[in-house]
Amino acid sequence: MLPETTLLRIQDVAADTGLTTRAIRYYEEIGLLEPAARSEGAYRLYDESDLERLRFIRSLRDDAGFSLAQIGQLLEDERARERNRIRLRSTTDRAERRALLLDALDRVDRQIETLEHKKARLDQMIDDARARKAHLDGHLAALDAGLEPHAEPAPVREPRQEPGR
Amino acid sequence: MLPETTLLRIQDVAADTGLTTRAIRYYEEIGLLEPAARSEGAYRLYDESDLERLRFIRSLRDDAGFSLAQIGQLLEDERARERNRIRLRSTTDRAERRALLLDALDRVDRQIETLEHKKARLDQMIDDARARKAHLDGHLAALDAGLEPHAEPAPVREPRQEPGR
DNA sequence: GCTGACCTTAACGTGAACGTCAAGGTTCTG
DNA sequence: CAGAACCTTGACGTTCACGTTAAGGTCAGC
Repeated sequence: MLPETTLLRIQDVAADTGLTTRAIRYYEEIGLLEPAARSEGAYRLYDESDLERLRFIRSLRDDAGFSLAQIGQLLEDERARERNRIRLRSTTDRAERRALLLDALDRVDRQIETLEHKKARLDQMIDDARARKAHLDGHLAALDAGLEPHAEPAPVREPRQEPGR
Repeated sequence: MLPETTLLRIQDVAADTGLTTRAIRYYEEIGLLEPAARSEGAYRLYDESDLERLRFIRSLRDDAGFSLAQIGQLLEDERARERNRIRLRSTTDRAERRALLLDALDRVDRQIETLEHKKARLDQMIDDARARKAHLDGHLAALDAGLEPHAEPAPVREPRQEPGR
């Protein structure tokens, strides 16, 4: 039984991933991925792992907001991991195994640091938004409870009527 | 005592915020902020709140990875909040107060949702990276403990000597 | 009041990330 | 073996987010 892993043409891949065919070709142009195969007439043919990779790229782009250059770096690190894994299997030299592992650890640490930094900023923004929401909720509850909180605390005398529109 | 809040010229603002003067002018062009004042000779003059706003914009751009259009939307929501707050102070009509608060809540909820979605994706990526790191750490520990984990599971016969560099 | 360092607007240039033809080759279906 | 529907490789166009002159006005110190 041959695997015969149902290869898809670019348009189907586009429909499946939510990318455009142009974007997919562009990602190939800049080295983010190669189609699993080409047909006799040079049609690009993609397998399931290609789809996963493209979905991953799209998520990094849309959800995480990385540039394609950054994505390329992340994927490059991933490829380096793969290469390391292969070399690891093929050597028994303790020193070399150690070096490969340390190199891989270094890459992962850098990735984590990048992501953590981004996350920290997001967390802070979410906290701010939640605080604003809580504040609003409080006012609304007070209003519904019948007590206007501080309807007009200090009679603001004429907000200076700025000429702005 | 007049406030006289030490206004800065654009170059100083640039140095302080880590942006370029061009970027700051561009942000004004697309409506992200207006300098607090202009000098007699039309020099842009910025106050402390302008600096905060610019630092916020930069953080959203660099750390969170938002486009300037998205940032504009977030800041627009913020301005809407301000306007709502002012209207809230100036009205005593229960129904209107309620409507304004509900509108503000809606905006905040949308902001939170956007940010949460981004964060969720980042969290997943961080988890993945941590898992890889743990895996590597395990291998390294095993190696240092003297036991080669699975040195050569299957005797890989000649890695095919790829012509790579 | 005159440099020199700073600022203004206006305009064109640039790299990233694609969109959009154009001119032709390929695959499938009847 | 047509014809439609898809694909290919160019190649040029577009939007975003600025960079970079160009041509002049402003401000601070001497």
